[in-house]
Amino acid sequence: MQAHTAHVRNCDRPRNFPTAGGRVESAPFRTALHRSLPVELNPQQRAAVHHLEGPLLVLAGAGSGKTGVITRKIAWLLRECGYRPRQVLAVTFTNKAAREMRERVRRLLADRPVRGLRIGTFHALGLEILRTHPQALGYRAGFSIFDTHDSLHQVAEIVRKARLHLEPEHARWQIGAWKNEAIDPEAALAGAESDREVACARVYAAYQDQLRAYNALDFDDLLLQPVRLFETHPELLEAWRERIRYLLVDEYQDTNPAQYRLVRLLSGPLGAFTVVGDDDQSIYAWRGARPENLARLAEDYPRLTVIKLEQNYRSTGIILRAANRLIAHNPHVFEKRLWSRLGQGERIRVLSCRDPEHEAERIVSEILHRRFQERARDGDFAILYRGNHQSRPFEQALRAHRIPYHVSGGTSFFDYTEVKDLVAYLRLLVNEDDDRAFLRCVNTPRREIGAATLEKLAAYAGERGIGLLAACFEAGLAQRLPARARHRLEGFATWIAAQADRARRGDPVAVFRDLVEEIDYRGWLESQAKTPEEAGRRWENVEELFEWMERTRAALEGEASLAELVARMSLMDLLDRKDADADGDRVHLMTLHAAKGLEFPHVFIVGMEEGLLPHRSAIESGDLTEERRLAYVGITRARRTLTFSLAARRRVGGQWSETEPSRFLQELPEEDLVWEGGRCDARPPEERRARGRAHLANLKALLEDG
DNA sequence: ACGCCACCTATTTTT
DNA sequence: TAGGTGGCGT
Repeated sequence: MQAHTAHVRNCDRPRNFPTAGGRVESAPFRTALHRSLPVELNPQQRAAVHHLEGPLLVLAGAGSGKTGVITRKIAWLLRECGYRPRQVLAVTFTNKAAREMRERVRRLLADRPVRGLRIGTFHALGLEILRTHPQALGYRAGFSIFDTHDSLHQVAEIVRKARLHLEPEHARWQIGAWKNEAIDPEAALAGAESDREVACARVYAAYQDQLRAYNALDFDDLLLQPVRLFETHPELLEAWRERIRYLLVDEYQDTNPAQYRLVRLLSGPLGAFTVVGDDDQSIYAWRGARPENLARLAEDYPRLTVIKLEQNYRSTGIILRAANRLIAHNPHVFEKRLWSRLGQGERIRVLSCRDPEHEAERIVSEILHRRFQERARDGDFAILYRGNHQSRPFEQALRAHRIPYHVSGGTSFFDYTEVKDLVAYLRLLVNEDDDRAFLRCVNTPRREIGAATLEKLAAYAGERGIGLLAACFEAGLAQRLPARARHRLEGFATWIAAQADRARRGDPVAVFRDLVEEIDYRGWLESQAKTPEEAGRRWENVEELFEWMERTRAALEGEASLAELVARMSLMDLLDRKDADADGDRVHLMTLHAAKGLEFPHVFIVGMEEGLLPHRSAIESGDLTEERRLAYVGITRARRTLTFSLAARRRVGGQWSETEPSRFLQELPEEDLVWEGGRCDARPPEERRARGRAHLANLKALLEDG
């Protein structure tokens, strides 16, 4: 035990880098924000930062300091190579990653301005491209962005009207898959191989027409349309290439074909880019990511340089050995082997438990124990699982022991009804053709405009080829509708138009606040909510929306038209509050997917059972590689200790069933694992027999003694 | 327009 | 088992 502790201390030392204030930081939660690379880069990192001749692929293993390489490279380009901030573009997948990257670059370049430096998500980039030339593809300024719900609703309506035998979800999924591959409706129809695909392709075409009519784009369009734009307007592409002299892409293994094409287009034939990725951490193939884009790069750019970062600055030797051994079971294009100087560390424990409740209980007592013995903070622990439903017993156990925790994921801010309601108003103010927004606003709060009225309005608008809002003003509507209904519609439309006008002239945020006041949205919330608390909670979200708008307007420095604000809003750059929760000193509960990019001193990977990890559907499909990578991602999150757990039985759809230990446990180095079964026999058979023999020997010895 | 009941289905999720 | 949804009835 003593020796172990000493080891652990040793391991820890190189990780405590002095921060600006000379303070020593320990146990940081998020790599990117709190830790910087050691002052000295290792030779591979340095080579990656300094390489400018032609395209570069950095294969960055987990914990190898890849974000540090990207941020330092940006700093290098600006400081030493004469690039202006506007000429450098860094692309990430999430807003969070973009924020962290910008923050780190800002710190590296504390002495010089970074204004104009482009760091953002693929979607934000697509939005910017489209907003600078909306007319080139037939959009008008102020176009709306449909979120997943709008989009599904739209598809469902098309399916319903066409009386197709098609699940809207499936159609929406298929359309998304086509868009990810940059396949347009005509190509989709041409390539359709089944009746179902033909039907989907038809829906796809109708859906695109519909979006066009609404002057709206969905999330996938933000990637697909820029590709189309550049492929059909070489002069615009040329202008963008002129502006962007260097391109950096993070998490390259997560790119889909549309993103790949966008990168190729923007970076030009010479390939002035650095992409960073790790094929072993590709866990999003199920939503269109193509890890093979890494290998493809070498074919498309014969001059490609590949640099591997294999030194890990995060985990102990035993943890890395486990990770390496596991992932070696996957086929590889690029061989990669992580190593570290952080010492061996503790062995990996495997807790086999009776059932999920027992599993939770044992892990929580483990946390209590470590917290006490090593004075670990709650925030040092992470419990990682395959599916969100697994969190429940852990939440219960943690609550029972009064341990603070935070569950990542769950409802997005933009899924709250109150947020959707008000965003609909904003969208309508900016884009009068957004019929979805119109339909949402028109009766929220109630304006006594009934379904029949709206039906007739829609029919009329359809005939005239105009939006619902515009149709409200038409004299021709008088013949179709009773005067009262028409007056209500016209009153609403006039009012909306007036608000839109005010927003264009004056302070958009103030106009919006007034609007919310005028419709007495707060009163509406109170009347809708079951309890006053609920109304209060919802109103808080509304205030948060206000605050976000204020902040963003301030950040945009006078350039903030309502249209600008609304466009950015749909890309949700607003995570501040959620992160405040996550940053607190709490045990982290999250899915393995959500854990990517994070690290924790103590990691528990729970539910290590066949059917869960690897997931049943993966077993059925016969391809376990992505599940293995998921386990790999989980393992490589751990800095000091790693613990697996499994339950001998689990409810699968209300029915208890016996489980088998995950095959992944068997793929780990046996000598580094400590099985702790207790009374539960869910260990691999060899071990069970060995234990049995030992037990027998013990008994014999006792008998002989007696 | 709302509420209740019955039925169905259980991965991962960002923008 | 539980939660979510869709349809039907009031």
